Amino acid sequence: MFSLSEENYLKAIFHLEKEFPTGVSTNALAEEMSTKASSVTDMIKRLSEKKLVAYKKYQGVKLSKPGREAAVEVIRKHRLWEVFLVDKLGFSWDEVHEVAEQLEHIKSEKLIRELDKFLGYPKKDPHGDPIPDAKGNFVIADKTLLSELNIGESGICVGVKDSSVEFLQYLDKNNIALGKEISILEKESFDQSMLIKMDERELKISNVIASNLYIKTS
Amino acid sequence: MFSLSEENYLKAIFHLEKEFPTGVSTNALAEEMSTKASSVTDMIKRLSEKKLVAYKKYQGVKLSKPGREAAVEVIRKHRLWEVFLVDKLGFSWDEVHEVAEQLEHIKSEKLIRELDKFLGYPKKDPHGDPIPDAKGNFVIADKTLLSELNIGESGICVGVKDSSVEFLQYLDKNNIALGKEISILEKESFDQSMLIKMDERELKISNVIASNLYIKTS
DNA sequence: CAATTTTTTTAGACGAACCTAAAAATGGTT
DNA sequence: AACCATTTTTAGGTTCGTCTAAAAAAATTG
Repeated sequence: MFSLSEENYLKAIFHLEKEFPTGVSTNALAEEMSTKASSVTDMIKRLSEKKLVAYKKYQGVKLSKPGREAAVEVIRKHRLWEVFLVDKLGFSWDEVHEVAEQLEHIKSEKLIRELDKFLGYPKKDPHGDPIPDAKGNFVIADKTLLSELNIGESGICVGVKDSSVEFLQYLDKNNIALGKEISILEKESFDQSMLIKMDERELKISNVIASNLYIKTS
Repeated sequence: MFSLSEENYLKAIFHLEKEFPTGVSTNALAEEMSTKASSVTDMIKRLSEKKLVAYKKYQGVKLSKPGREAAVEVIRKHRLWEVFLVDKLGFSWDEVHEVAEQLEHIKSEKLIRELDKFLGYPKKDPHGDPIPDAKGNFVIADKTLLSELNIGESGICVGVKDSSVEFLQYLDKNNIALGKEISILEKESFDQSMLIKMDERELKISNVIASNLYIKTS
């Protein structure tokens, strides 16, 4: 059984491994965890003694197999609870993260198994992220950043990269939601901003927005 | 905001105040919390500094108004989660306590408000205990211990005093459940065991059982 | 390639919540 | 009123997860 803190570190390392596949640095982890590098070094040592990460001084960390499994389990719980909050309790997608951060640490195999069943074995959370199954398997859907598309191309909005409250509320305000079809009408070469078409409407969006929206092109 | 440990102490004091209305002793609290008296003294001092309890050395503790409110809120959450687990996830009444002990500490007003609504504003938890409403109000239903009834009397089973896994499973095994009508056929004066009638069936139960079952007599 | 900057680790401390062992207060009994 | 058993508190120590400040290693750069 892992402590709340250990679980949070494992999860953070898991997420950072995408960006730093060769090893997650102490500083990157400190940033992600909103803590100090020295605290990270301490925790890394504990995780390393428990064989949850591979660690050599000054070399950064990587998850071990059991470490990755633990991280995936926490992520599975987080995302299932997000679905619960949105589908069953009427939360909006910008309200779920904070609460799911707490719920993801509840320890009960039966709870999460039954919750999964109750929700109808969902494959995606409210932000479009995949939910690992009970065995920890999940598919990384093929998706592109909207910012990568060229004029004339189009696709379906399938996820967000940034899931901060601010970004999600911006999307709500502009009626951008998962499942919507978006096509590129114009692209400004100077600032990469684009004019898109959605719901028979034209919309101007900045590159910051476009590079945080995932699109599935058919 | 209170720590997990603080919440557990407040809850324990609340429950013990029923039995010890003049003040909860350090030892009683240590027993309830499965910890040592010295640890209790430590915590009591912290709670006292935060004005959550009234405490004078060697005199035991009593909850203050804010302390009682905090305790009731935790109990409200605990019992709502128990209803969720039984009604929505198919847990049995002997499986819910442990998980609810964790869930009761999740901090989110909206969560508990929406959960309450989702469950249909239940008034009782799976063990028949009353669920405080959002303002902390709840009624103490009039109920008697089965052991208090005399031959010829009868009533409806409305709650359990002991809600340990062992006791609850004993009840399940004997088809004793909330809502069932029970009448006393015989009572053995030597050991207070009784013969009861339930579902057109006769059943012999010991005094230990009878003094942990709440009955509502009409 | 030597110097400087950045990153990482170590050393020492702290608060929360627990422990053991010992001291102090309380309350009951003669 | 004095003694004794019990209860409660104090004193001092432990672990977890954090911190600051300083030292050490690694990376960058003139």
